[in-house]
Amino acid sequence: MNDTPTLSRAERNRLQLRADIIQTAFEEFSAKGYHQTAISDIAKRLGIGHGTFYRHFENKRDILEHVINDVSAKIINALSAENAPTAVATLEGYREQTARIAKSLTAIFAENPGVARLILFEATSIDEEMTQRLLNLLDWGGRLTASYMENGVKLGFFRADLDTEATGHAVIGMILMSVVRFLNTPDDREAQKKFGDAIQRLLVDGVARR
Amino acid sequence: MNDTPTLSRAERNRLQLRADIIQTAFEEFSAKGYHQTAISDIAKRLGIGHGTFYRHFENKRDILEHVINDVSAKIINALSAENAPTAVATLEGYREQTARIAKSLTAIFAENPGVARLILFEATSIDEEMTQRLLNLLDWGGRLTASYMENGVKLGFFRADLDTEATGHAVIGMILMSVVRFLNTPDDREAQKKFGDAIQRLLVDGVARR
Amino acid sequence: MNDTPTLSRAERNRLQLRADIIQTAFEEFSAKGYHQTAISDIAKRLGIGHGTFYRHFENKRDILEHVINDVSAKIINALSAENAPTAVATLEGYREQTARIAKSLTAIFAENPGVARLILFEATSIDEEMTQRLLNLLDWGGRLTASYMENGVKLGFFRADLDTEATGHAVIGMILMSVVRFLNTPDDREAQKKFGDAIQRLLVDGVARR
Amino acid sequence: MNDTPTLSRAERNRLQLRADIIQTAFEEFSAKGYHQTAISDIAKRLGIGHGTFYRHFENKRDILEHVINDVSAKIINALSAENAPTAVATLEGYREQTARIAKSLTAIFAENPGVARLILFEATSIDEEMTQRLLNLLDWGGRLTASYMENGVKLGFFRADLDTEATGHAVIGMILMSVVRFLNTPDDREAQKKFGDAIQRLLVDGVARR
DNA sequence: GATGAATGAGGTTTCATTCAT
DNA sequence: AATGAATGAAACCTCATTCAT
Repeated sequence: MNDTPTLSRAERNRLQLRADIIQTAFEEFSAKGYHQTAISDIAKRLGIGHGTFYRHFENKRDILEHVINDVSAKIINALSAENAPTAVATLEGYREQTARIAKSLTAIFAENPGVARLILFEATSIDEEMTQRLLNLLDWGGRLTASYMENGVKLGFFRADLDTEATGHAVIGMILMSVVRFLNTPDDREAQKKFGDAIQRLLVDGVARR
Repeated sequence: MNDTPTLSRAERNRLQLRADIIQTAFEEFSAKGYHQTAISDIAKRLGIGHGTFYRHFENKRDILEHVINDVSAKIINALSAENAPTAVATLEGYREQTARIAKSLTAIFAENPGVARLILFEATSIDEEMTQRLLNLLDWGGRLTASYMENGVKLGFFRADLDTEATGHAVIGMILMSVVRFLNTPDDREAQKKFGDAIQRLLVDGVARR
Repeated sequence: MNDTPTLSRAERNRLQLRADIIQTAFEEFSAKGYHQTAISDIAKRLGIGHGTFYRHFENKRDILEHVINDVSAKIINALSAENAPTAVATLEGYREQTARIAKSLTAIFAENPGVARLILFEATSIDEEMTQRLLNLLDWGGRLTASYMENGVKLGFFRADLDTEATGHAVIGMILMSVVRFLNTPDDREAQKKFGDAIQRLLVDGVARR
Repeated sequence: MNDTPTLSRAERNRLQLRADIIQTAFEEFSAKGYHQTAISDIAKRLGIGHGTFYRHFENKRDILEHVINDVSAKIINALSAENAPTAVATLEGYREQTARIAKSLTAIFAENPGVARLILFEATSIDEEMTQRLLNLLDWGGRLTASYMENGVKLGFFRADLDTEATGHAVIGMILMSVVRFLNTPDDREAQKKFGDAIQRLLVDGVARR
């Protein structure tokens, strides 16, 4: 009945504070940027002493690591949770799946612009390892998309000579551009829809007159 | 017979040093990142006193501005120099133009990975204004691409209902993904070509089986 | 039984250090001058890291402000504490009062030459605001003296047509000259006494033969 | 017929520039303060290279030395030129002399507030030697005043037991206070006159009712 | 003789991290 | 376990002075 029966109150508090620190750090980093955020800023906002921070995280780089992990996990979960590439068998199912994925992404990026800002704008300015993390995430997204397309090819939705890997990554590129483009105008749903439609149309028909 | 007849030797030295500082700053910023680079690092690499730096540039932000301007100008020039959107009238000409542009971009990004690293990875972590500069550049690229497509629609190469603006930006997204993807493997020309071909094919035909 | 019951030990230490910094800054500023004193000089003399300084004061200007406030307060207290202008009713009382005030001033300036050096020699070289602070202090002194004289006029000790305001300020001028004159010979009590007597005599009788 | 017959044109130019530098340095120092004035500020205002400065003066301290000397000389000249202490023999002459001296001082201080600002506000914040220079000047003024009074005693204008030395210095103190008081309101002639009259009256009659 | 480019000592300030309480 | 005072490395920037041209 109780999933965490062995956690003492102190332990629960501790975990809660840890989560709070990560959340606040995420907000500060994505709002002001990693370099412009001081540990004491985070502590102040939480109403804790900034020494306390170091009881939960090694150093400033460490908290960024956790924040990025958290955010990455959210994205990965959203995209892979119930959306196995092989889970659909009909064209209609494929379309629904695509719509569902697009909705998940929207939920993450549009509803929380900080996620994009942090991942895309900040992560790359820390160090090589962090940059690699982003590149890996992008690569993962590209490969995931590619596997969906692979499925589409197998099922005959897509042309047989489709370079699924490259195209998968290209799709991620278009999605990212959409994310970046509407960072500052998250409420312009119409423009976002137009952009989404254009991508969809490009995928299906290309640009050439037929 | 003399291209720079009015420049004294001192003046030439001055301009040369200025250019050297910008070049070195560019290298340091793109290699280690803006925040990880100290003015004294730049000076040391040039073998000048760090006070000398401040005779040529107001402050650290100022040199970044110049570096970014320099790099932006290179990109803008490469893409707009001889490639007026209306300059082609046949499908063949359009293809050649596309190839030419792709080559220019390759020359800039592939041959000099620092350019991408600086513009894409560093610029966004400085401040709002710098981020906006990048967004503006992306926007400019998207609109330029869109205008090429507009021409294609007019000339009947492309379908009449093409959302040129959104598609133009989407293309920039794919190009950027290509740039980012091959940052660490600039010599894998084959993979790059495959990616380029996939984009080209996607544009022309889409992914759907016909 | 306990004068400071609510002050924790940490708080007391903090206040003590703050006071120590002000004191040391005062000594350095008055000995070497504000511009010739580095924050690190103050920290070094206190045996603290110079970063510690910035935990207690905003910046260099801030500590000067506190030092000047401290010193000003000492002067103002010494002169106004128990010496209300209207407190005396007889000529004898007036003389005693004058002697008491002179003694207070002596205690401050003669026993601690730094006070004069800082207020008179340094304050004016910082900025307009600091200069104004000194001028205000002088003005306050002049008006205080004037109010004593006003009382003397009312009680009939002084001539009815006395320009109390101007004369009050003139008296401050003479006192300051005394302070400045004996800065370097604080032990020559005799000369100081002669100077004080001359002022006193000048006030009472003027210089003219009668 | 020609006082400086041997000066070549170059030599005259040189001397002129020297004088210009001193004048400009004076203006900058008295307006912004010694520490807030850069050598390059002075050079810029004169339209010369700042390296040129060092052909005429050893260093920054040196130019201050010359500026102070210049200003001191002006004051000394104004006060001692035609005003020998023994030059008057009647009370009326003494009064005229006093008025003449007061006028000279007014000409210097009131018409050129920078002189006072530099001598009184800046000189003391440089170093011990410069402070001593001001003290010496004050001392000289006090002794000069004292010698005038000595003469007055001899001639019987002043009471025989007058402490001329102390009183002379006290008078300088009152004059300085007048100078300082009206630095910011140089146009309030009426208040200045009132102050001058009060000093005069204090000297002649003291404050006591008779 | 004039110039101004170059220099680097010197100063201020920030902030990640440590550690005694 | 939490705190926040203390630390000092590290960064930015200024400007008096030198010196090659």
